[in-house]
Amino acid sequence: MAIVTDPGLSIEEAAVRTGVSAHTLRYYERIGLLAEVPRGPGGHRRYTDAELGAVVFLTLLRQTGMSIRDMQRFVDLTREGDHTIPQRVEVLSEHREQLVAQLALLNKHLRALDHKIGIYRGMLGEAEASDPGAPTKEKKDA
Amino acid sequence: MAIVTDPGLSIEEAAVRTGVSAHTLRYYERIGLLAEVPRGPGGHRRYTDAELGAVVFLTLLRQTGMSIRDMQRFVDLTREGDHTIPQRVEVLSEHREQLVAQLALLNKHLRALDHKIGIYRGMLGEAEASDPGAPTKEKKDA
DNA sequence: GGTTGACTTCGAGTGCGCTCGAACTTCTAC
DNA sequence: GTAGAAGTTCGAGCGCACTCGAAGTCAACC
Repeated sequence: MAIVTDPGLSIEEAAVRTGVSAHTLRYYERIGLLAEVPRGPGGHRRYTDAELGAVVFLTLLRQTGMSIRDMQRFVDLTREGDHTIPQRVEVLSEHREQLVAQLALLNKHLRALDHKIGIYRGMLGEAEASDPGAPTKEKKDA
Repeated sequence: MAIVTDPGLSIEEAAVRTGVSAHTLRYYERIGLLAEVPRGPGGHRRYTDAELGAVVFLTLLRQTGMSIRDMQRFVDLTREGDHTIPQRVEVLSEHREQLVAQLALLNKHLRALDHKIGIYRGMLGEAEASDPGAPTKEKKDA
């Protein structure tokens, strides 16, 4: 590997890159979700690939419904060292199962939603037939 | 259709049936998500199929990420009469698109999560080879 | 008809996950 | 060197979606 003096990104650059606001990046660090981010000479944070990767993974956990509290527990495990890997696998596997269940539920809801929309569309079609004043073409936007 | 004097369900029975707490059922009614639920002679709510169906649909909307505020707007449309059906189709279709996007994101996250778990499992396998004390069989439960 | 438990209203409280603001410091560009 | 943008800490505030509690009323069963 090449030796590079990775200068890292400023907090705002990191925010843009990860899609997480600067406020939230500081908040995550404050509550221990993110280990201490390296600082430049003046005390400003510098986000390297390591931090950015961590943020991306945290974002995955959040977006898949893990609570901040549970994320903290998971991060604590990682800090305890390699001997907690079995527990981490356990936690992630359990979370994976919840995610699969969530996907199943959402897919079911999607089908129900399609059904409902279909019913409404059917009502529109009938209304059209019995109502000469009704619009024939699809509504474009709100 | 047979004439039945549908006595309906008590609020607690409705709660069990729909998976929504009695507190929340009253809350939904209070904020106008649920039209006035019919009452028995003593003023207690009686939930009929109409109300239960409405609750189920509201639950679908909530679980697929619609805000209470947006649900209120949708419900207001239904109260305005059949001429709002095009708008309702529009709202539901837009919500459907968000749901599809959400599903795509969650599926992506599921794959990433599987990848991460795989990496951890790989680390476990290696540790096992160099650590005679490590368990050989899969961990079953927490 | 009495007791026990479920129901009523209404306002207040809770937990979560940010999000903001003030007061100050540092960096960047000219 | 200086102006203005971007960074810092810290506590407080916010919006959401419930959730609870008090004080009273009603229903169901013995």
